[in-house]
Amino acid sequence: MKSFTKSECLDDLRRRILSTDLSPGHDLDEAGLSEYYSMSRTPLREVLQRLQGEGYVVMSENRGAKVASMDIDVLRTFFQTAPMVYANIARLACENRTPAELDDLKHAQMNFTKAVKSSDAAEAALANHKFHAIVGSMAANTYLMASLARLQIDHTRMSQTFYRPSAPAEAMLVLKAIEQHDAMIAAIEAGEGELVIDLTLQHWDLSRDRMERYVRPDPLPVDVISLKDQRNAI
Amino acid sequence: MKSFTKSECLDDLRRRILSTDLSPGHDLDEAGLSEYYSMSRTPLREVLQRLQGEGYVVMSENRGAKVASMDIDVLRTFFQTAPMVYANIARLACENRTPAELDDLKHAQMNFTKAVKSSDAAEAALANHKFHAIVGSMAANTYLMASLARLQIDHTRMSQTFYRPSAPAEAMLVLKAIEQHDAMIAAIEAGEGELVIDLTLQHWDLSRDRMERYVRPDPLPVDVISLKDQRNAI
DNA sequence: CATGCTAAAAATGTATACATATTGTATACG
DNA sequence: CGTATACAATATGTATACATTTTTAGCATG
Repeated sequence: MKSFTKSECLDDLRRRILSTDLSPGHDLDEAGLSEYYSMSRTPLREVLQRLQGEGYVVMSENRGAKVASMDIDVLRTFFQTAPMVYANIARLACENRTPAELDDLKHAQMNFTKAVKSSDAAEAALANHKFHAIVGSMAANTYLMASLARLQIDHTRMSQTFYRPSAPAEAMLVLKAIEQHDAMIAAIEAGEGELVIDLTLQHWDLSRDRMERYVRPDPLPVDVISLKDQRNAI
Repeated sequence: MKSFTKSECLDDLRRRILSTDLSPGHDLDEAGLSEYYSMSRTPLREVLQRLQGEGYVVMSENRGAKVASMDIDVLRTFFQTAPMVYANIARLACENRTPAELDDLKHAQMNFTKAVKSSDAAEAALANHKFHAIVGSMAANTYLMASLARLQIDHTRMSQTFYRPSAPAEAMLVLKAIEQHDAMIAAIEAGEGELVIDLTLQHWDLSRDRMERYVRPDPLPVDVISLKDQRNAI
């Protein structure tokens, strides 16, 4: 079995939480995880503490750690807050981006495109996460970054279905997201603040529509007769 | 020597950092702290990890923990970001405050007033911190709360001098801050969003003026002769 | 005298053993 | 049959010993 360093363990847990491989609310067993990552409980507990600080997990006294849940009331504030933070981050990124960061961003966009084309949904969601995290670091604002990081955790988890399109029309939306990324890169490189805000809000609208359908999916067909049949069949 | 529980240790370290008893950049020695709090290094390290997550300390591999520093470029973004976050938090607090939270807030204001009247500077700064943290929790927005918490760390540390007024005119400003708190409580209770935003921004202006003087104090008297004398004297 | 190397000291990182708290289960009792 | 209680099983919390890394101090060398 592969052996993990502490920071690899940290990364892997983040990935597994973001990809909902470890679903919201999932109980994190110290002994189990320390065996899985082949390290003792001491460093593993420190990793969990750190993930708590970052908002990935919640811990309670004598009751261990759980993957941060996504309650309905938190999601309400998510939709309320995200566009404001994203727009402000985008504007600041425009002002403060460095050439090295721009290269990183282009590279992240390549990875994102690649993941989408190869229909690797989890990888696409994570690549998209990375893309926007880079925009965040371009903003060079620790305070807003703290909000952004937490928004992104929930955003990435909710967007899982986004990259698993069930109809051609939905696949088109993902391609549109790629185009929007390209436009954002160009605007950030050109330092056009107003434009990047517009693009960011358009990008948000696209994502939001898709997420709202995830949170509030089409109701199941109400077909009482067949339900009765099912019940009898069991 | 007093024995500390883990959460007491956490609180105490927060207090000491906020009051700059542990100054920005100060090196945090595990062995020393574990002896001070009479607990072993294992739980103490977890406390430090957690404080890192909250932005109170920064840790680096094999090099231990330091109290988070306040560089000039971070302060720039502080002044840039604080009014926006504070104003938004205030508006949300207006919408979402519960009666219990309002009681908490009034109680915090009492403690604040008491600390100011008794000229306990560190306690006044901490009481003010608590006051605004309660407004933050009223907003019921985890995402913005993450920003607010980090802003408050630096705000409280910079405001230390605020409550140690050197002239009567400065003491007046602190009394004005108390009045502003009272007005904010009333506005939050009445649910007057626009008003509370105004009051918050006025409160911010007062605080900002004072902080800018702390960051950029009056220059020392330029007196080359006496400096030379000093040098010879050493 | 400055520079670089080496070894000792000190600090951080990890594993393990033990202590304490929680949870589950069986049994006795109303 | 439901409920309460006691005890076992399991999980988390803490202390200590050991490993590894970093820092410091001393010494040799150019």
